[in-house]
Amino acid sequence: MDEETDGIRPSRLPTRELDAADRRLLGVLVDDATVSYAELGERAGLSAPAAHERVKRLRRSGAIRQTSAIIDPKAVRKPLLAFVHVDTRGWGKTPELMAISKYPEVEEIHSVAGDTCMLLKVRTEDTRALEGLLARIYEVPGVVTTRSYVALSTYLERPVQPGATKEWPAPRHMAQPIY
Amino acid sequence: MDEETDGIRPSRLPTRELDAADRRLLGVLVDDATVSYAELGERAGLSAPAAHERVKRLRRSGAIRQTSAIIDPKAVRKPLLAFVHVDTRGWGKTPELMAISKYPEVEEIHSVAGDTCMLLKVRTEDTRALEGLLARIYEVPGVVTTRSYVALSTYLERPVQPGATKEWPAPRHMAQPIY
DNA sequence: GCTGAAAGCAAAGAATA
DNA sequence: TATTCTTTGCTTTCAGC
Repeated sequence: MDEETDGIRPSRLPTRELDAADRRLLGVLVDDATVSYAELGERAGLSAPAAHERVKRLRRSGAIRQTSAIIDPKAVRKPLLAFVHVDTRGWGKTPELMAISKYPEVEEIHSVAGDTCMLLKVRTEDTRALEGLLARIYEVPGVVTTRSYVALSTYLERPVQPGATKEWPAPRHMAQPIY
Repeated sequence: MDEETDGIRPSRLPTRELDAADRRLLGVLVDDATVSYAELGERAGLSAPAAHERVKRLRRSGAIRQTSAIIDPKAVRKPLLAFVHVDTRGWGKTPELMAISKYPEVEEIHSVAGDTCMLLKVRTEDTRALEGLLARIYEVPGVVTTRSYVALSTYLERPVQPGATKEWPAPRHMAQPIY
């Protein structure tokens, strides 16, 4: 069903700007990617073939990275969510640290600006498993400290939204930046 | 294509434990939810109808929350990712704070344990838009401080993985917990 | 849970505006 | 460029085992 025929393309084409119809298509597909192209076109104000053609283009251009089933973490026994700040000696992004990507508990790895070097999002079965994961992280050369923020409740968690807030009326008390 | 016929069920059934075949199905669908049931069954070692039946069950039970298109943030002009720690006076989870859910820039809202109350994951077009969002957050009654961690690079970002690390061989220097 | 048949939908093309 | 129509092929779906 997918066109994974060529492994040649560098997977990111000269990304043209998305128009309003593309945004509407993305909005529907982010919400529910199981709709038929007929319904997709209907919801986005396009014919089925037009919708299909545009979605293929969105996939080829990389605007749609993938279509994925979103799993309930509790169903796969990972009820514990934590954000781990990792402080390192020297530059944080080492191959050794990246090796933790292989653990399915690790969902995100970012380097960040602020009072820490790296930021991880991890999901584990319980505090014991989190402790084990932290132990592994501490074994990585260069890792100095970690600070973990364990999620007590999650009130919102959703994929990247295509919509953008149109205008931010700057608070009146805020000075105007020159850039 | 979807069975959203009844709005009666509380959307979380007595979740039975997933077996190995369910895990395999989830593994395939997290990676690519566009596969046909024929191919899905093949990859998971099941016939197409069996795969279909199990996937329907996984959807009904809530183990599969939704099927979603994963969008490239850059394609929708949100290249700037930030994690915002919000400190509040009193209890953080107020309806006023939750109101920021309506901004598509806000992807996650968690209450956390640690030296902050709430943790947000937000994506904006640029630093100016982030500033505007922070200004909105500061306008929420009870918000005292925010600390933002702007992502410099993202090295890993993926959906909830069905797999679990089997055994964590506890480092030898670590004392055994009684629980 | 597997097999095999019927209905439905998707993918590709041609003609048109 | 988007639409409609058509056709081919595949997928889903439901029967029975």
